[in-house]
Amino acid sequence: MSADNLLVNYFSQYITLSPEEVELIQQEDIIREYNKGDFLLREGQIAQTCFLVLKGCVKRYYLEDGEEKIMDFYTENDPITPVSYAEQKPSKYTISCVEPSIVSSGTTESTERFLQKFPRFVPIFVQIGDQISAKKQLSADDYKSLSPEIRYQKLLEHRPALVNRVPQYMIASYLGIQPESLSRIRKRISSNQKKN
Amino acid sequence: MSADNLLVNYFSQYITLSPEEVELIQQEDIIREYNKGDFLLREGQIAQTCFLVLKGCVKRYYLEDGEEKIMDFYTENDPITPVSYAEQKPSKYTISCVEPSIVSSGTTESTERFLQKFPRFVPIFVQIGDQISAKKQLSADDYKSLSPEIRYQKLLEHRPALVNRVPQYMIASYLGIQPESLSRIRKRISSNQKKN
DNA sequence: TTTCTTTCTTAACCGAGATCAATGGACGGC
DNA sequence: GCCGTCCATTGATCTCGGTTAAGAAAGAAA
Repeated sequence: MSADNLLVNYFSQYITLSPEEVELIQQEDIIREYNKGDFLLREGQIAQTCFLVLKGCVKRYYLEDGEEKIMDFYTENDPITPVSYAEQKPSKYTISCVEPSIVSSGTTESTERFLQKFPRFVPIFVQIGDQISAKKQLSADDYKSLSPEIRYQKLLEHRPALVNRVPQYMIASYLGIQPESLSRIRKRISSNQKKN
Repeated sequence: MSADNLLVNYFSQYITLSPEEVELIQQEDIIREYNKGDFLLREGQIAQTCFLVLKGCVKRYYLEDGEEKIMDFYTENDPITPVSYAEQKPSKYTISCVEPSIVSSGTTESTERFLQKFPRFVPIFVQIGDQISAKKQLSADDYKSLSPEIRYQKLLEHRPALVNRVPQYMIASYLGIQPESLSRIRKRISSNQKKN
């Protein structure tokens, strides 16, 4: 599927597009393809745009003692609004591609231009904005009160595909533990399942 | 000091008030006094207002297996914008007073009425809004990468008064550990200090 | 295929926090 | 005053994740 069609698909989740609208969307030049390891935003930079992951997988992390502390993964149709973009301050986080990815990016201005062209889309953008706050991943609450093992089981429930698509050592970082510990947790879980 | 004057004091941090303005603020009837244990917001309720703690100490927590998991403390001049207020959904959290407290509360409408009366205050409210996001307490980052002992030392640095004003078992809950563990951490720290 | 690298698993040991239980101190009500 | 409740401390024991080190497994490159 072409990159342009991915954006058409994205909107089609929310709204039925006329052929003219499809045409116009495909003419918008706001989509880029990235290789594994490419950066959407580096630590210290000020984000110039927001992102929408159309295909692939992207991670947001920061470095501590040379170690990546992964805060979030973004996959198909996940929007990314960097704090650095909202605040216009240098980013604490780096955002980079875990897989080859196709990502649409937009500024406030380009979004406004887009919405002037497609006023029908305004309610959709509002809806998406709500999603962002609602679809919080592991929160501070979880880290405070849940053990790593429970956090992993929650992740298996809520984002099973993710576990099968990114390396385990990244999942471990996301859970805030060492790869060895995740390995033990997986073993513990599978041996418990055998018992039942 | 009277409750009304506390609100005058609060604004005086940011702006010099004319006697007329002081008069008008004191006429605003948006301040209430609470006893220790009183609730500002209960779990399941939809928040009707935001709050500003003028005096005293307030905690935000949720219950898990009958245990209070404290997420935040608010003391003098801390504003509280409940998620439940923003989303107009039943609150996951309870907000209640750790000490006898004096709290000002306001809705979007009452704030707008207030700002129409005092247009000079608009930039102050913007400034306060920025503070809210900036003055984040222990974040998900901290819980992911820091040990409870380090978290406690950070708390001692950043909010030393808090540790001396709320019971230790609440501090423990806020740090995500058991009271016994906090006791041991304190012992460890003080014995290390003696060595140096 | 073979080789090299990256990732995952396993084992042994250590330390920190959880849990259970007992003790002692502080404070309020009687 | 005394008693009872709540809270902080301490000890013993247990569990889990961290650390170190080694080896197995899976891919990528030759």
